[in-house]
Amino acid sequence: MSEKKLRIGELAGLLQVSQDTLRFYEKHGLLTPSLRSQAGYRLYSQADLERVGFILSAKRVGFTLNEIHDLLGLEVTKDDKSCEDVKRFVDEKLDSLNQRIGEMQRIQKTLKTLSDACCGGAEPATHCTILEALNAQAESGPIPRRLL
Amino acid sequence: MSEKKLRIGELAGLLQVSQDTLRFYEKHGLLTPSLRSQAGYRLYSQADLERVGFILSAKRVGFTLNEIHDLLGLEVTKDDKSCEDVKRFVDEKLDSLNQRIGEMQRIQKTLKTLSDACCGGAEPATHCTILEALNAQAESGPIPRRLL
DNA sequence: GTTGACTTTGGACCTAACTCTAGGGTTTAA
DNA sequence: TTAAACCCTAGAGTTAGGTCCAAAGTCAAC
Repeated sequence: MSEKKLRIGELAGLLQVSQDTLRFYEKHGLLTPSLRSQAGYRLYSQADLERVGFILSAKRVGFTLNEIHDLLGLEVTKDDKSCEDVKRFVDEKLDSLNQRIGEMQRIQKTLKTLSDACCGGAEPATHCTILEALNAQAESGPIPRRLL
Repeated sequence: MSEKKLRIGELAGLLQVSQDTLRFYEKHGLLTPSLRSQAGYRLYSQADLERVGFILSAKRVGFTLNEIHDLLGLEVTKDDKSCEDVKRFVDEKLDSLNQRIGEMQRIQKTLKTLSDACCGGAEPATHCTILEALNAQAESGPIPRRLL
């Protein structure tokens, strides 16, 4: 028995996106359903589903569709040169990802400071805005202090 | 002696954004320079600079300008009700931030797998695309496996 | 054998976040 | 005192990433 195929509505329902979005991704080369029915209906495989899952995660963490397109297109061949290229590209993405994770953690800390400071007890605390919370934190940040 | 004020070009240069972007943020209520010169030139203070820094970080990690506007507007007053509201709002943002950090780490791991697998040695390894790298990883992911 | 829920295409439309242009005033260094 | 480099406003244009619509074909159930 062959794998269960999903029609566009089912896939869209599972992943909480619109059918238009899936067709939009297809038009832009991010995802082509592995099969069409005789009537021309798109039929998506499990692999297709995982691919869309990846697209959606990557998008949520800030990759553009163009970048995702490139990521999905990565494939190492026996050719060492392509291997080099892939590694360079991926490592570059890794760097920017690391940087962004750092920034997120900093903002997370700020929000935590705000949340804790403001509603911990009965009386309002001292640091009460985002910027005060930011200032209340350690000196290292995205803005080089020496420039200030 | 009073604090050194920056003109729009200086601020833009420091933070690597365009002057248009700064004016755009102003028009949308994210940032008003603390002063204007007699000729009408915008003059930005250190606090303004920090504010823009926050806006840019928040943007990089995926907040929209609207969300950032709300974050910047947060202020706890003596009123307990507002305090509640702030906490709820902030905690909500914290949740989504945590989730996104998780997703980023997952993608980071995937890219690392890809980078390691592909160019570690002289010969091409087995896992050579993003999706294969993803599949080579642990079972927990953004797509609930039970639905597949 | 027809009703209703699904699908197709192509193309128009939308929002967020800029980016650019035109036409003009200001500052400063030569 | 004038040329270069800066700044102003208002408004049009652009890009990414969808979203909506119309007209029409398909499929399952009654």
